Amino acid sequence: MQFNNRSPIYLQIAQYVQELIIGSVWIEEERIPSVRDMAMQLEVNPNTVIRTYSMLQEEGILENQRGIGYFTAKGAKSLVLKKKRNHFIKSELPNLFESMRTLEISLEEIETYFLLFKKEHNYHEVQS
Amino acid sequence: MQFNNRSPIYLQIAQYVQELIIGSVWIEEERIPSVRDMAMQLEVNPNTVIRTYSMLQEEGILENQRGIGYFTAKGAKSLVLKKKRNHFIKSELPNLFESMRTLEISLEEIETYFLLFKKEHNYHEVQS
Amino acid sequence: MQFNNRSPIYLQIAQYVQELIIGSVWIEEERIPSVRDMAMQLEVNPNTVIRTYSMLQEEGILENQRGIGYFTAKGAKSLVLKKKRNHFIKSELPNLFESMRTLEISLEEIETYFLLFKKEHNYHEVQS
Amino acid sequence: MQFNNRSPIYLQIAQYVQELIIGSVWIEEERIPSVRDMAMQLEVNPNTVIRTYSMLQEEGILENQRGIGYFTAKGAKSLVLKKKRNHFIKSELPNLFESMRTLEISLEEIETYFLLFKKEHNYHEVQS
DNA sequence: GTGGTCTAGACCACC
DNA sequence: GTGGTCTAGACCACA
Repeated sequence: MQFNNRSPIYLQIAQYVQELIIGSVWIEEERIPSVRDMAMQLEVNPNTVIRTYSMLQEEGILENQRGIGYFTAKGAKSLVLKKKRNHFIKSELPNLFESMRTLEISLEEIETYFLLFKKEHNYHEVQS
Repeated sequence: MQFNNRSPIYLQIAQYVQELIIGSVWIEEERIPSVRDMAMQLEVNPNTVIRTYSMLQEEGILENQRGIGYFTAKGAKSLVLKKKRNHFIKSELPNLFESMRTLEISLEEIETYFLLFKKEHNYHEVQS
Repeated sequence: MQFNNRSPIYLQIAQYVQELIIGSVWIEEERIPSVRDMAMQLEVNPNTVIRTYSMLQEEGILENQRGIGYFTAKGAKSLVLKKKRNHFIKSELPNLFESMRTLEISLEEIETYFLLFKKEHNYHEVQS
Repeated sequence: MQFNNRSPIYLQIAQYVQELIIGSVWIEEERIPSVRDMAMQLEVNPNTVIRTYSMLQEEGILENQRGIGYFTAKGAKSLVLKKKRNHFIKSELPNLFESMRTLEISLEEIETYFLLFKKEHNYHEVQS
């Protein structure tokens, strides 16, 4: 995994972990890699992983069984989705709209870019 | 002006300055408040303002006349807009689309929120 | 290291750092002394060193790994050489020629001084 | 006259004044424009011109007759030339050679640029 | 341990 | 008056 310098590494790892949970790569209530393993795999200081894990634990996404290791919490996936959704609605969208206003960009333009993005990323909307 | 703890003060001031330029509160090629005045007004250390001003000078948004003071550069407004636009396209939009993908949110939903936002903020798109 | 009063200390340090890179005293992609160490060694305030380092980082000569320290960037040496070369051609040479014109000094005279300089400084041109 | 931001304005004016003297635009022992006139003409603060004049007076290039104005000193032209020549030999040339050494540039290359410069600036060496 | 930000205050060159 | 540099020292986030 590659890290950038724009945000703390422990947050980038948290992001990554949440993607694993959303993508069901990490199954709920199952044990996840130990701090050491994770640190080795990510080529990162163990303290950094500890920080990520304990932050996610505070948020109720991970759980810690002393002496055994970390586990994904029950309902972790939906919790992550809910938090992300909330953040999206409450923070990302307003910022977006604010930018659109100052830059005088219409939703139609956004759509153009969106189609482009979908093509480039081979992303087909799920029919719900 | 109020500062938050999410980013350095000098960057928040830079943001504020650019808004003043975009909003034509600071006219192009006109003198802007001296470092000391600005520092006093913002209740901040002069060094902090210097940092903001000289950063914006490097970006070509401000200019400096020795012993006289800082001025907004020629073409500052369009430069700021261009930079913001670029950041929007290159960074904000991809993030948005990424979130939409993981959260399975469609553009139609975005539109709903957008209409809501426009109503709440009394924002009517300019007809071009 | 001794500093003169003709230019800011942080620029003189930048000059010094670039010489270390050109001279391969600091190897590419290797860690360089921490801000505090450098400050101690140069008998200078850490803030001054920070200023130098972060300036060189913006120029792409140094890089920063969060919480670990500064490193010379990949390709730093050639970058520094390129910048110096550019400055030489664009700025130093025209100034030289301008002086030669007003002082009516010919290139032949320059050569005489050059031979003298090489003798005094034990400097033999590399045969390429 | 245009000023750049790389050196103090009063020095740039001094440079300009010395060129006028070398070029015999200002004749020796004749009165030169008053501080006010010069400041007006250059669109500059009178204090700045004062600084230039008094600096050149200290160097013996200008002279001041109280209540009348400034004059070019007797022998001003040759004095300026001597100082320039001295600075050239003692400072500019060594710097040039030092740069040539680190950048591994030969005198032959310099000559190429010199020919180019002469062509561009319509400059033909005086046969002495 | 690392760097980054901010403050208070001094001092300087310049206009 | 203007900005610019530097110091000393505090405090913080991060690895």
